[in-house]
Order: sequence, then C-alpha cells, then structure tokens
Amino acid sequence: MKNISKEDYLSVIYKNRNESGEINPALIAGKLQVSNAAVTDMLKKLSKDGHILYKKYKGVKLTSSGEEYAQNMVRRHRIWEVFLHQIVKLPWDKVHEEAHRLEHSASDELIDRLEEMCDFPEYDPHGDPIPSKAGKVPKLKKHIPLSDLKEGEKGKVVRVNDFDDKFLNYISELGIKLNEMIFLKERRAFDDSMLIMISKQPWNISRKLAENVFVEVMKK
Amino acid sequence: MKNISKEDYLSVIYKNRNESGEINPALIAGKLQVSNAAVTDMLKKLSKDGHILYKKYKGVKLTSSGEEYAQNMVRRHRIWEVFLHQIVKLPWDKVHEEAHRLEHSASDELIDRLEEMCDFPEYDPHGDPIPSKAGKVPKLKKHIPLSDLKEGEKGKVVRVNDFDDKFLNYISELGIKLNEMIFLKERRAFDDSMLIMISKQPWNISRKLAENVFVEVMKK
DNA sequence: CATATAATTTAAGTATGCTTAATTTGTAAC
DNA sequence: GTTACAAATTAAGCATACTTAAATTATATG
Repeated sequence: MKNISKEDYLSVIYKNRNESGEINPALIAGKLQVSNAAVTDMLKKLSKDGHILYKKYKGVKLTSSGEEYAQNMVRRHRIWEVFLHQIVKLPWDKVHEEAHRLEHSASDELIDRLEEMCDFPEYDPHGDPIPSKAGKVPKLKKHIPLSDLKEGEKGKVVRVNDFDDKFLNYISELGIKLNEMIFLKERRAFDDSMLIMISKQPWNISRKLAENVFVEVMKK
Repeated sequence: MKNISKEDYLSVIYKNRNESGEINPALIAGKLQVSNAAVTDMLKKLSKDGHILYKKYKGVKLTSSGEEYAQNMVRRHRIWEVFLHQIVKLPWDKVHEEAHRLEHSASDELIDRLEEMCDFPEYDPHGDPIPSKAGKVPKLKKHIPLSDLKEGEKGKVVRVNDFDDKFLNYISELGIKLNEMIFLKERRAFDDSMLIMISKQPWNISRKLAENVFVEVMKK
C-alpha cells in the first residue's frame, strides 16, 4: 500500500501521452485532480526512480522501466474490470471505479488468476485493450469517434472512454454498449448535436458525448 | 484509500482485546509491527475520532462507534477470505495476506455482492465467524486449544489462528485444516511437544503450534 | 513503603504527498 | 524582438504516520 500515488501518475501518463509519447504536467494534474505543483513534485520523484525522462519546462516521457510499470498497472486495472463484470456481474458502468480501488492492492499472482478465470480477455468492458503478462497489447480494429460518423452511416461500438462515471452511467441508459449498432440519422449544425438510432430507439445526443464513443464504420 | 492505518488499528483492537474489552498498547504494536510510540500517536487520533475510550497509562476500549467500524472491517476481511478461497480457489493458507490488502479498497456494495456469491458464509476459511451486515456475529461451538487436549483424546479442528502466514503454510503441509480430526497420542513433558495423528499420519508438533489450533473435543 | 523495571508517553525528526502563493520560463502575438 | 500570458516550478506550510531517544508512570518486589 505504498505506491498508490506513483502508480496513478504512471497510469495517467501511459494512457494520456500523445503520439510522440509526451504529456504536459497540466493534463496529468487535471486527470488526477491535483495541483500543478503536486505534479512537479511527483515528476521529480518518478524521474529519480528512473520511471520517466524529465527536464524542467520540457516534456515528460516514460522510460522503458516506467512504461513497463505503467503498462502493468493498466493491465491490473482492466483485468479487474473484466473480472468484476464477467464473474461478479457488476454492471458495465460501475466497474471502473471499483477496479480503480482494487488495482493497487492485489498481488500479481491474484491478477494472473483472475485473468485465467476470465479466459484471458483481450479487451476490458469499455473496449480498451488489456496488455498481456508478457507485455503485448492487443490491437483495436480501425475506429473513429461517433462524432465523425456521416449522416446515413452505421457504426458498431468498439470502445468508449471511461473518463467519468456519470458519462458511463448515462450512455448505459441510452443502451450504448460494446458491439451495439448505432445509426446516424441526422446532424443538427446549429448546436452540433445529432440524432441517432439504437435498436430502433431514437436519441438526441451532444457532440461531447459523441466524441467519447468510438465506432467501427459498417458497410450498409 | 485514506484510513488504512486507522482501520488496521481498529481491527487489531477488536480481535485482540481481552474478556473485559481492553487491550495494551504494546500488544497492538506487536501485531502491527510498529513502535509503541506510533501506537500512542494513533490512540490519540482514534480517541479524538470517538472510536475508542483512552486515558493515558490506562486501558484502551472501543466505543460503540469504534466497535461498529472495527466489526465491519473484520467482516470485509473475512468475506474476502471466503471469496478468494471458495470462488477464486486460492489455497487456504494464501487468502489471509491477499484479503488483508483488498479489505481496505472494496466498496460496501461489492462486499455485499461477494457475500451473496459465497452464499452468506458464517465462518471464514480459518473458522473465524463473519459478522453479518446487521452486525450479528455467529457463535462458535465450544472449543479448546489443541495444546489442552488430553492424551488419547480426539478433536475436530474448528478454528486456527491466522496470525502468521508461515504458520498457516506449515500446518497446511501437516494436513491440518478445518473439520480435520486430530488424535493426541503422546505428550513429551521435557520439551512440551506432542505427538499427534492426522489421517493415520504421525507428526510431532511444538506447544507453540498446538496453542494456535483449536479443536472441538470428540467423544471416543 | 521505597525502588526497580517494564510499559507508556513525549519530544524531536523523517518521508510522503498534498496545498496556496510567488516566481520563473517558454511561446505566441504584436 | 518585445511583451504578455499561460504553464511550470519553487517556496513555505500542513497532515499523516512513522522513527529513535528521553522522560514519565504504574506496579510488583523486596
């Protein structure tokens, strides 16, 4: 129970860095709901531990050691999510929060056992890939945000952002879940909202919502 | 993830207080492997929180609020133990350590769900009673330490102390487990050891070991 | 009943991970 | 190329939960 904060920081860096592997302190602060000063503090420690490359006022990047550590934390989190959903039968929109608390506590052996019980899943209940014990990360099918779907197109939900519990709760009420089909009927330019159909039910959704649901475009 | 230490202190007090509900700081320090000074420190905080009655140099006692809190922690721990053993199939002697890490993290809702999955167990894998959500603590059958068994008597294992992982591991190797029959063949006065039979296998065990295994005396 | 000793408490100090406020730096706009 | 602004860092301080060493208290024994 010692490295909870460090583990959280490394996870956030791993999950939110850009294509070149960099991330701004302010983004970390936002995700973790702490001050920028707290982030600077922790970056120094992580740097001293050899988990990140860090130059003052320059970018932050994971070292291979940091990458390994972070990837393992992400693995732990996602395996807990699958386990809680698949075995314990917690609802899809509740597992994120619970898994976040448990991910720091379990032994590696328990995580491996849970993975086995879930039959070595490749994706978590939100569609995010689960790194294997050996460090392999399953590839996702090509997908785009729902907000980029064109009028008249159909998409299959392959991933949703789990940035917020209320968001998950809400889309779950709309019937949005993994592998569900969404048909984009109409876009309303004036407020960027859009009318979608989910199993014959029409819903009007905001751009913000659509940006956090990812679909594989289906041929008509 | 805030009250880990407080929760541990309250659990230890709950589980180790004497018949009049009191406990010495030194015993707490021993169980938690911290200094006596650390205990004094925490006792002040727990007292300020209203969880214990505490007078300097006098005894320590749980208030009803502290009792409730502690009992809930014990409940959480023991439900995790049963779950890890019964559902996850971890070996009997491994669940204590793992449960200890998880007990602080799960939500009350998850604990209730795990309890339901295990079919509302009354005892954990070491024979300790599990307080119900309503606060009821199942009674144990009348039992004595194995060290008090007389030569020629037979006892059924109803409980073992889970004070130490190595201890559990060792007795598990001897074949000692819940509901197992133990026959006391001979006592050796000179070193307080004793010769026992477990499913036709003889073992010589120390007094220390025998003091931590509890049996229900069986009629011949 | 004085005193020795063991348990307990206090005092001072450490590490971690935060906070707010002040300062420094990088960069984008003029 | 200044300058203005936002982002990042430093500084000072706080809470938690420990540590060791010194002081205090309870009590057990002669």
